[in-house]
Amino acid sequence: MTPPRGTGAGDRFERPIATVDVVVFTLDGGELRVALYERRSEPFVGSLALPGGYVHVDADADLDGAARRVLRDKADLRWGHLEQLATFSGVERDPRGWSLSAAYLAVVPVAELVGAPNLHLVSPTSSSAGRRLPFDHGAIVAAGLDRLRSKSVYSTLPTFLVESPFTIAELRDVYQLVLGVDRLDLAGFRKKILDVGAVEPVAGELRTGAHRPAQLYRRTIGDVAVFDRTI
Amino acid sequence: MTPPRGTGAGDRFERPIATVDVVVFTLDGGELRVALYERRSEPFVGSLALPGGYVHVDADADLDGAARRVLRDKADLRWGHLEQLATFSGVERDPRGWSLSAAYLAVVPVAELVGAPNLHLVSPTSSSAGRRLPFDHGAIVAAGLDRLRSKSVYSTLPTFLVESPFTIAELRDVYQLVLGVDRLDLAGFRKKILDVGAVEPVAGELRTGAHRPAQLYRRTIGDVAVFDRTI
DNA sequence: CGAATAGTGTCTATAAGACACTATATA
DNA sequence: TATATAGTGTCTTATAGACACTATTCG
Repeated sequence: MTPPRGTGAGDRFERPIATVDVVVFTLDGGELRVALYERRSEPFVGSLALPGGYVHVDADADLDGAARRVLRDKADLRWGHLEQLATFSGVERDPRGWSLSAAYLAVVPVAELVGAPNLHLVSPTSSSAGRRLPFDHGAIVAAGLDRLRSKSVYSTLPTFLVESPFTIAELRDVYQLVLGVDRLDLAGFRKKILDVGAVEPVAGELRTGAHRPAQLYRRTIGDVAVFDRTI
Repeated sequence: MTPPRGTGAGDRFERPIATVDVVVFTLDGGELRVALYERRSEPFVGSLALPGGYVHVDADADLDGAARRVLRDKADLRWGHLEQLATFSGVERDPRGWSLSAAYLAVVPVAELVGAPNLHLVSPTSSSAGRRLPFDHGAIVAAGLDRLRSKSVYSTLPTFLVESPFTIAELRDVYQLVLGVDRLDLAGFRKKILDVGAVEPVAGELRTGAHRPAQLYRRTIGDVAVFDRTI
């Protein structure tokens, strides 16, 4: 067995490296994007990777807090949907040794990511498939994309991708983009979204074009709402 | 910042305690039960708690491996459904210090748990609500129960609670127990279960009673199958 | 007024739930 | 033959998807 190490708390086992990594999704230029940043420290200096870092036992109350701190420090991000995704682990995934990473999923409007230097918005499919990401970040991005897509089928999670206010048709386009479907019927979509009560009209406001203006809406609740069936 | 500690791998941060805990569900005496064992070491010696333990960086390939090792050593369990649940963390949850626990959900027939001394099968509702479990194991059990119930609505996860072979009516009763519903229509249930193809008849075998005997079935696949809609 | 999109209402095809009906065992 | 459960088939009802129709703007 491993000799006593670490913190002197009394346990006899060598502790694994503990980090958090966040898959931040947003919508930019009409495409789904994941936020990567250029690493400043070893290993993989200079590579694009997920925003992440060590758990700070003296600064973080828990893993959620660590994820929020990482988003604040590395992406200047203070608002958005955040949920735990899964924990990735193993002796192989980090050259520094046995490590585990609590992966989080964040979904934010692109405006929340302005002012973050060093941050690159890339296609999640090219970054997990084509591009080689360090560690197992390719697998983490893939897991994040899976979660985003599967939850989008039965919840209002995609509303966090857009800035308020938005029109029902714009929101429909976001669902189509995320789910990869062609022509979601706007009438049925409107019923679903309004019935679930996650969205409310912004009083009196409209938007212009060469046709009838559309009512603008915003999220009513800070949380994700769930449909009875599917979208 | 924290001075250098731990493993000498070069990182500058004190590492949190890393453990795994497994919520093992089974069916015993017609009731849903969670497997707890009496702790042999500090803290909370003598208390009933979830089977769990430190991650062994020299023995475990990853967290899944750690969970399987814990199940083997503490519950003599070598077969069943196992999936990662969530990772619980914080400075408060363990008196030894800042810790994180990768929680797993296991679903097994009760026969797999025989021969495990020291193991107690208790009601998950009484154990998370009434009874006080050490650490945050009450919350972990509640999360496990949530996952089991929510997945049972749209998957064949409950088939792992029963020993093969079983009848469709027996399986229906298991779904009713887990979901807490009254009278699931047997005809509709049969269609759903057989259509999804997760279960196959055991050739020629029947079962007796004061009435028409029932066909026996077993799981065809080692994995959980998912329905189009709900059960 | 034509074109384009917003928004509402309705019709229909489908599927789930209820349940009728048949099958097969024991007592 | 009565009864109890297994298993199949059908009818009804709820609903999602398609789409018709109205509304409202600009050029």
